[in-house]
Amino acid sequence: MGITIYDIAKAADVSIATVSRVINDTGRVRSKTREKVLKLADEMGYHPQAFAQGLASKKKNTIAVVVPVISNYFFMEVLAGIQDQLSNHEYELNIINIKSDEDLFAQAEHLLKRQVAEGYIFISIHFSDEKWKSLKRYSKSIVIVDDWHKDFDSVNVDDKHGAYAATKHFVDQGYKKIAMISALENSKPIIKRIEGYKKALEDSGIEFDENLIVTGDSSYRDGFSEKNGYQAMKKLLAMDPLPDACFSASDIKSIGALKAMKEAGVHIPLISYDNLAISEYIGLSTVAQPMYEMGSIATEYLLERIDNNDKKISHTVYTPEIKLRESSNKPESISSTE
Amino acid sequence: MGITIYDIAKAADVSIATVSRVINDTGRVRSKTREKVLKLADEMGYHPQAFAQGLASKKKNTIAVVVPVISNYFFMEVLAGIQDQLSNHEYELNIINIKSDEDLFAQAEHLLKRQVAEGYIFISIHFSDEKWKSLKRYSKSIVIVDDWHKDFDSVNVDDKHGAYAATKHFVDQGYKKIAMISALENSKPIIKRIEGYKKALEDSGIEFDENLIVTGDSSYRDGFSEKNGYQAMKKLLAMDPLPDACFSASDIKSIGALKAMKEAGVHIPLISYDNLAISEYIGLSTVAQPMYEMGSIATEYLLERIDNNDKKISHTVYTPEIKLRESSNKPESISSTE
DNA sequence: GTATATTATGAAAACGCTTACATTAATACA
DNA sequence: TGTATTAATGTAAGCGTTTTCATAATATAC
Repeated sequence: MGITIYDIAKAADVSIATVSRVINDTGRVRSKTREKVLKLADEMGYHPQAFAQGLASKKKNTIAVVVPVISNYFFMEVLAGIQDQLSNHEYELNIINIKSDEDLFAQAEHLLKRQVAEGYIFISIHFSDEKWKSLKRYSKSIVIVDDWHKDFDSVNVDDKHGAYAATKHFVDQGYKKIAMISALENSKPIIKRIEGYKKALEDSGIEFDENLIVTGDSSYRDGFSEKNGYQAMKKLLAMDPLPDACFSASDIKSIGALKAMKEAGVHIPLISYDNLAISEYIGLSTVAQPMYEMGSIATEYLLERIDNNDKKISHTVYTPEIKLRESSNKPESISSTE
Repeated sequence: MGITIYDIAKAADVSIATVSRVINDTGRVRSKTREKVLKLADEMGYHPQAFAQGLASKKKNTIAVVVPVISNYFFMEVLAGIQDQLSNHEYELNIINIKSDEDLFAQAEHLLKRQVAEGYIFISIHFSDEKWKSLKRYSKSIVIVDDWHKDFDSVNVDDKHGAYAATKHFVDQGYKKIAMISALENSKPIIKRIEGYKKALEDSGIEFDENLIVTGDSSYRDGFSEKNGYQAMKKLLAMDPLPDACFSASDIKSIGALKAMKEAGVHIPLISYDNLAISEYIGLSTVAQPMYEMGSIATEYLLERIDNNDKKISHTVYTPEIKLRESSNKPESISSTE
């Protein structure tokens, strides 16, 4: 089928070892020979086959990024950081989508055992301490983004702090009835955000009312969807009196929430979470997660670890920054079509 | 390091051939033996190594999606379609990012020669007829999305028609000075959209003015960015008199354009192109490309072709549908913060 | 109970490469 | 010019599978 190293060796009248040395630039070979091989390889269109190389060298020139859903704006931004950081290196990027309706852990284990990559970045995949630990033996090169384990390099955002700041902002404005749009509570970040929200209320002497934490019914993508945000806001809008303000656990949901408010001709001051690229353009106040940087630094960690496994484990926790834009303003100062 | 087929064979006191047969469920093996092997494999945590399997079987259980930039909303939506379609099959998804500042073709060729995947979906990668043809020999299983070649299955949108419809809509509203926000003209879709725009003007007896086709200066992502759209709109806003309406070649640019208009306190009716998930939520009128479906059908084509290379070549051309929302309305009826 | 058909298993080659080690060729030095 | 070094190349094993073909075990027929 394709051209192999044997074809080149034969054509150049050398051994395959020499061809290999030339192609990989390892070991010494006479410059005349090198040129001959290179010329032939180019002419005949030879490229080493990835699978054969991987097997023989035990080096897969691939980094795998493991995510629960690929097509999600949050991952995209992180991915952009990974991609840019990786573009200076010779690795390929393999993005692996773990199916959320099956056993996540089994899938992760499977992946690692199959040894598809040189290193792995797990994004927003949450395992228990003990499960993470058990993955340790399959690969030394794993970086966790958006979850934490002491044995792995990790990159995180202080979610509790972010939620606290957003809620506190509303408290400082004098609002009392502050709602929260949440998501499925099976993820650590969401739990942390709820904690931050509660803490801010508590510190301000506002009694926590669990009815003020709502989520939509759509379970698509664990509730991280415009639709779910729309539904959640509908619930809030049905309250009497209306909430004074609302903290939303993700930008994507806020887009739906904004839509619901627009339709109802009502605006409840809203602060969201993420700071997607589009958020600025739609005037969404939000707690900014440095997603690009997270991807970028995770990649750095991974490359370092691949290079040297003795390197001590690094954890980065970003303190998110609150971006105040229009959506958190009082009703009077906000535009409305109605 | 890891558990290999030899370890299982030894433990089960059978040959590696038998283990292989059990694991892959190929060939017959006594049910007692099967159970023993299965049990051991499970206990010892055996998973065949991807690279060894790939080399031996010549089957890579991977589909590669090749894109110019991963983190772009358009690709994300297409990817969602691919991913969902693929989730019913046993393939892994390898997303490969071709660097746009290097020789695209060389990179594509390299990929194919390395035989990293069983089949390839090229999205928004544009080659000449002759170059596409030359790729044919490296893999039989290639599907092209957003470009066309007679020798490959392809999925497209009638860009000329879409642009025509958008422009015609403005003409029908009585607008005369209709601008267009373009992008780098090195992509076939952009060229087609410009053609459609021109044709609509021509058919309506409006003289084409090349100054009305603008683009921003930012070349980041070939001009497909909010920033570039923002810059482009700034140029239009500097015109006197202002354009009556504007057709924009992509939603992502329109987000920037809307921002520029909002800042200026002016609104020029705008119709855009793509229909990203967010577009509906920000009231962006747009020519809808069925991105999800495109990804989905491309995947179907690819799987069919992998299965049977004699299958006749399929081309799908979607006729895009124009979605009228608020952004195409006259200034009076549009909201503004100012 | 033996011959025959059938089923289960094993031995070994192959996949295309890397790499340790052995060998040969080239150069240095006396 | 001969020997010692060093550089260049080749040989062959190994990476972990799959798969063909041969063989052993079992079932079926008479």
